[in-house]
Amino acid sequence: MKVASKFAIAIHTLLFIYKFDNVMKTSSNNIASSVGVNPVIIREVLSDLKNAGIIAVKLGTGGASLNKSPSEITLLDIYKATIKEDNLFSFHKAPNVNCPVGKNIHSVLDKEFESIKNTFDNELKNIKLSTLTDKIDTLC
Amino acid sequence: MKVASKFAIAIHTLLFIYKFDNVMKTSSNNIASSVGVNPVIIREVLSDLKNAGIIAVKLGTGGASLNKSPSEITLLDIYKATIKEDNLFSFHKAPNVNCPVGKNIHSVLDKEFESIKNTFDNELKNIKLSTLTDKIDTLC
DNA sequence: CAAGATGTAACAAAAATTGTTACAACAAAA
DNA sequence: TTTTGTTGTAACAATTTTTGTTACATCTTG
Repeated sequence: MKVASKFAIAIHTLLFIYKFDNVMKTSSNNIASSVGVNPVIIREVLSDLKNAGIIAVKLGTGGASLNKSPSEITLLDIYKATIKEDNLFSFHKAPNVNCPVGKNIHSVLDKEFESIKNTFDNELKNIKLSTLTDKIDTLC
Repeated sequence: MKVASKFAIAIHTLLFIYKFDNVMKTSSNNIASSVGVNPVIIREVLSDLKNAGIIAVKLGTGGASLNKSPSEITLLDIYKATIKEDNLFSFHKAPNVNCPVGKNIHSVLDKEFESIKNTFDNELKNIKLSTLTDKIDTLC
């Protein structure tokens, strides 16, 4: 019942790029050593963020940079970019359709789960990356 | 990033009890055959719900019944009863503390994640089991 | 061409979730 | 009191998901 840590890693990655783009090469290796995971994980995250238009990654020479200002990037953008299987709620897969409850449980729950998911998404949309870069800036 | 299916199973279980308490024995076996999982899973869920004061379970003779009316049971009650590790967001566990970003990532993200979680909880709290029993009643 | 990156596939390892078996403890009915 | 059917749990097995690693083709610039 968790948001895969890829989401937190992606945020960490973006903050790293924000902070160090003009200081050192923002390569997957350097980011990986800040995040504490294998560089391949970072390359996947970078790839996701790139496909979502959030960053640009230089092939060959290496390095990543923000494509938009932090105030134009929301946590929902990052979430959608990195978490593709975003069905927050798991479901038992074999309810008994011969039982009235089993037959209808899915249709009854789907709507509620969807509405909760919408609220969740809205909350993410209302938090900008700039909120986080501001915090980082005050701390270092 | 998922809520374990135990949550959906618990809701299914409660709806089953609501619907069939006076019709058949609401034993773990009968519930299990409606949900489509092993009876032991149901017994665990029943145990969770019982500990939370949501239902009563008869030892020996068997069967479960609601302890409160559906309008007094919220989805948050059910969620808390069944999902104990409710840290919605995962975190990479070894950020590099020698990097300014790695050092501060946790404190920066924690607050945001907590606020999202609060919104999530509130949404769950606003949905009563009676909303679901009403729907089930119209469907069967 | 050499050096150092990214992009991915393929696979390995670890962790979390789910399923199963087994059995003690229990309550009611025969 | 014995039988029957049940809950409560522990222990373990199986499965699925997540995370980590290796390997290598491809790319860009010097």
